[in-house]
Amino acid sequence: MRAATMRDVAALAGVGVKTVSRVVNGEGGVSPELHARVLEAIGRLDYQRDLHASMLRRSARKTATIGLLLEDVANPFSSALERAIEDAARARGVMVLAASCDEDAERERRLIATMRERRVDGIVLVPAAGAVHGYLDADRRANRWVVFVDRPPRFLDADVVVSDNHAGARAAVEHLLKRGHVRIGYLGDDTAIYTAAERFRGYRDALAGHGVAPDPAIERAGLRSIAEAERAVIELLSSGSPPTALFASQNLVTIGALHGLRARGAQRDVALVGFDDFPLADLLEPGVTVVAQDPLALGRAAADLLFRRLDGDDAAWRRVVIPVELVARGSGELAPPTGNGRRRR
Amino acid sequence: MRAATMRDVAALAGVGVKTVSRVVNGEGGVSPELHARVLEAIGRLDYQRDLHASMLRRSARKTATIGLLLEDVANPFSSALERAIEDAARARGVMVLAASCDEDAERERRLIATMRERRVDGIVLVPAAGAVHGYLDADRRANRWVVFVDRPPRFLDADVVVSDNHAGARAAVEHLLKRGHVRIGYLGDDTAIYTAAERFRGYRDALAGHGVAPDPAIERAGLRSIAEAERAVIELLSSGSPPTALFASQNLVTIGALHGLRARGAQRDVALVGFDDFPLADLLEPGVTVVAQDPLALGRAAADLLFRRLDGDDAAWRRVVIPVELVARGSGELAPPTGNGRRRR
DNA sequence: GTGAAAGCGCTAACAC
DNA sequence: GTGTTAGCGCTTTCAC
Repeated sequence: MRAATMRDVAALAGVGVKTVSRVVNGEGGVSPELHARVLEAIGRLDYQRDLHASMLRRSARKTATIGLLLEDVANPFSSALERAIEDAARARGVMVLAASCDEDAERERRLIATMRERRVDGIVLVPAAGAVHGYLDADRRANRWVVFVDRPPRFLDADVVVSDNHAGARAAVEHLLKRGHVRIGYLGDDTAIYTAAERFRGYRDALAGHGVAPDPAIERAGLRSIAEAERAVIELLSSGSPPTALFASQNLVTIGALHGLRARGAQRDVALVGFDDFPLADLLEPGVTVVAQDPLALGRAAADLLFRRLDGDDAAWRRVVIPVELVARGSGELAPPTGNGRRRR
Repeated sequence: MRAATMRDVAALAGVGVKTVSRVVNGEGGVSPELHARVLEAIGRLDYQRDLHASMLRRSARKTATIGLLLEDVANPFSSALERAIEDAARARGVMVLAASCDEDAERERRLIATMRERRVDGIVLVPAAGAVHGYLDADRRANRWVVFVDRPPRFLDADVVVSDNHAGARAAVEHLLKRGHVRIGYLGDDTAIYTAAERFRGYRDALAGHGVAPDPAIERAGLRSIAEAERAVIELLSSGSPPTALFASQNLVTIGALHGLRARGAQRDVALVGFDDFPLADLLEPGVTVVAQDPLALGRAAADLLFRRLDGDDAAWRRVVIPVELVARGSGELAPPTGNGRRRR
């Protein structure tokens, strides 16, 4: 059975369609009597306006729907971001079409096209590794806005919200340097990913700032999973001159590192600071010291930027940087072993 | 600037709109020459079909969009479910409108109405505590399908996918009973929630099966947060005759219980089994024994049911029960202390 | 093969 | 206050 239309309602109530439209949209200017009759008919027919048909005809053609492209909706960082954006959207009666790119640039492109077909009012995008965004230039001209979160666009100017990756990574590594560590291993994601590259830069800059020469032998990039990170740590610890501390540049990498340390029984000997907080980091022994990002703040800022654009703000592009915070819990405060059997005092 | 329409494309290519439509929808029956000219015009104008306008006129009026209502997109159980449903949807070119109800029945209702306005083809719903669903009856008649996941509908017959809550809880408690525990505390969510009620039933049935009388003094329901669960555990452990083991009927409650045990230094003395697995449960000391649900399987089954309905299957309602699995990691295998200073042999 | 006209459900513009 | 007509971007129908 086909859903009831405005015409059905009008016929049942014995009024014109425009009167029904006025009631449905709360425009006023309808006599109490007709108003009641229309509501009655709506109830009887279980009528529900077709938003897309209505928006098709309207001059301010909005669908009250935005698109959200994440790396993976199931990842805690992504889903916190999603939640923040959903809350901002709900406050404005806007719904969210959410999707996962899995770092696949081609999929990102296809998903954006699919969202376009549905005429979303705007898009919040965590770009996939390696994706370029020049093709989005046409959108701006068509007044369709895209806000970038967590990572900036490539080959495009646009609004962007990022964490302070460089400063956070630098602070993490300095935290370790201050405790006397010199051989600090780096464990990181694919450096094609902006955040990974920034954090690696922070790591190197911290070392340089303390006059420590980097040692590529204890730097591992391109770790794409918990298992890979675990293997990398086991390898590093088995080498001739193993690191006394580790900096893990990402969530999953940190967890993999924990597994690796555990496998070698080294969790109380080798210091560890991770980038990005995760649940239960405080319940582990020792607690895991991290540089905590604020995904809710990232999401709120992104939603805020997007909705301002949708409200007509066409000022210059904005770049919002969300601060991060070092949370000391134990693993990052482990001292380096004293060399050659000598004890420090 | 307004987005290009089919008429713009037709004008630029020097053909009729119907020819453009044929090309866009890959209908064939267009000469190679005109086909090329149309594609050229589409590229030049960055034309993108308006899916909703197209579906408005079509006879099989589908939006290729489904709705998904979760408890909270940021909760790991919910987001795993979302991911499974997204994957099934993407395989069919369908997008997902996701939203969080936060156990608010009124919000659930409003969100469903909002999704209706957008003419979603169907809805996957994790119902809010206390929500009733009789009003959805109209939808079935209008051929709009709703599939329930994790919890069944109330006052409505519909397709539903649930975990085997009763058997899982029973297995968890029997696991503790077999190790000699008799005073097993219950920590649970609001029993207005179906899953909480089922798990409580499993707990009681396990006790009864072993001839153990329940003691309401060590049963705590209505725990809505980590902090509440933590407080409940501390309270239980401070009482005259504290439990020697705990069954936590849910994710957050388990984590709260861990905090509580830790606060009293009892994590190696009081046994614990939780319902629902969580990341890092294996890295804690001792590892946390849980009854693991399979949210991906729940999501896949729900998506499967919904898409079958959308494909025209109108057989009887289906009820799918997804099995759960007890994962022993240490905390559930702790033995009870030997009473009155006597040692068992 | 191709295109003109009608109409999907709704609102804008304008009548009464 | 109220209703009528046209038209949003597209597909259907049907003529050429």
